Amino acid sequence: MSQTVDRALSILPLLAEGPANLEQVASRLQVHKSTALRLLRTLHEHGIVYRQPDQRYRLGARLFALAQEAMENLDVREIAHPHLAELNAACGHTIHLAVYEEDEVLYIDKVESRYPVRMYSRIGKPVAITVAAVAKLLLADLPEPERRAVADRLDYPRYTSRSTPDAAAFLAELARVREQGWATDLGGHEESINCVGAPIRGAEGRVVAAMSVSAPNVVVSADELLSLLPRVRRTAEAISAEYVGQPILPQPTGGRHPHPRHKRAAP
Amino acid sequence: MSQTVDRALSILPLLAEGPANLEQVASRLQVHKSTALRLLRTLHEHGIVYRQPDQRYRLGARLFALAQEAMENLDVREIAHPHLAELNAACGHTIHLAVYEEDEVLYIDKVESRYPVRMYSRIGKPVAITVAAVAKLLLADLPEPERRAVADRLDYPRYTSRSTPDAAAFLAELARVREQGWATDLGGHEESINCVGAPIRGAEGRVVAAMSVSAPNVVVSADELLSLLPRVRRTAEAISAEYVGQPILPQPTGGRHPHPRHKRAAP
DNA sequence: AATGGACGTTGCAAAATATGCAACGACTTC
DNA sequence: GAAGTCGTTGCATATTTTGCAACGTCCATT
Repeated sequence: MSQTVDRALSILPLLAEGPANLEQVASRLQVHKSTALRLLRTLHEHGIVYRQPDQRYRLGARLFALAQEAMENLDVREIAHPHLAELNAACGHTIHLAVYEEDEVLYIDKVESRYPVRMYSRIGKPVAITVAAVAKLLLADLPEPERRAVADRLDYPRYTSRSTPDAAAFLAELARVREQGWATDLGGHEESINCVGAPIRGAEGRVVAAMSVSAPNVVVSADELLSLLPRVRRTAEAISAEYVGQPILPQPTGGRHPHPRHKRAAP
Repeated sequence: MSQTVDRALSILPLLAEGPANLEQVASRLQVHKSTALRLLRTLHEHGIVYRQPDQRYRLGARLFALAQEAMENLDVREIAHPHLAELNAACGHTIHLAVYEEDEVLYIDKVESRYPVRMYSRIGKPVAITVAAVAKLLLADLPEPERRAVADRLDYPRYTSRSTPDAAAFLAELARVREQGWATDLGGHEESINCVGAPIRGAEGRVVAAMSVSAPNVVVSADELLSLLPRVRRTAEAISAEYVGQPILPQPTGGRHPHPRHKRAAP
């Protein structure tokens, strides 16, 4: 919609790959050096981009700070955290909280396992959307046409022999998840890691987030992990209850809202 | 430098505070609604901004992903991590890794304490720059004029009675740190938390990152923590050695570099 | 020492682009 | 049913961005 901003923003993913100098940026943007320079300068002024001592550019500190701040302002996260911590205290395994947003599912909170063998993951990192328990829960709740459209758009990498192979299988799995109200990932991403997850529901019963417990085979068998299911579901329900129960907070910025709008930063 | 991009980027910190609707954005940007709309649309197309079901905007998934990816591309981090994990295995306390960038010091890695009482911090979050051990280490190595300039620009919040009170005291402390090659924070940020840190040096001996061990009083006394100093310094030196020792990797993008440029994403 | 080549930077004129306006449509509330 | 928000669109104006060409600088080579 806005060419200048569009070009400027196109620089970011490019720099995310690694530092680049002016000419590299210009050529990949297909603009004149001077144009790229001016865009980079603007990004620099905002701290989005940092100029290294060797003159090359890379993504800057403010980007982290922004992502950080935004994440901390998510309501679900705030409400859920103590519940997640409590569940972790009880079972000791890794707990994840995730939300869906335009073809991506990402972790917005994590409580680390107390066992030495841990699962690799990072807050802010997009999850393996075709296999993760939390992803299934979030996608299962999309309106039918969109669910189908998303499933078609996705790639289906074969992480392991038990990964979801294609869109058809995925949609079938989503139907099952939708039916039963919980989901698993049994070695679909990492051969030795299993997860059990449950949905967190908002105002009209829509799934606004999902949580899961993950543990490697070497710590507990899949069956043992599944025995945690009731507990996981209870936790998810407790979070849901608190989430919908919360009073509607007026925006601090002071604008009145004629429509009943919730602070609820859904995902 | 570029008005349009400048305006678009100004939206980000605004949305980081929490979701906002079109009019709020427009008024805070001091532009016409239609202008704000077009900027937001462009940001949306890039996934930087997300439009909630209630039509309000907030920061989007791609921003998190970008911050994530950028972080993982930092060389120091990659090299340092195993060393940090090892130190944590030995002493059990929280380990931080931080870099400096234009008036900010931020954590780029963290290994959690194995003790139940933990310190609050988050990767990506700017640290209390006037008191943190890692901040002192990083600032102490700046060239004299800039060090002075930065010290003057900073605020000196009195987190505790032992916080650095002003620029003069800070510069004196930096001189000491520079001299001795290590730094501490004894209750300067949180009354009950102490830290010991050491610098990680790059090619020409410049400090490119800093690491520290933190622990609350209730777990170990300040003296006990200080007894870890030799070990901390050895770890920092091991990281430095590996960091400078690494061969220079050619850029995958393929541009030839006439100047000897290192991949080294310093901070 | 001098030359050649890369790369970043600047002023300028041309033109493409973004801007504000006003009007419209959807929706709520009184 | 009227009044009021709020988001959206087409359009003409002019501000803003763009590409160009030339310059300066640094480094490597001869």
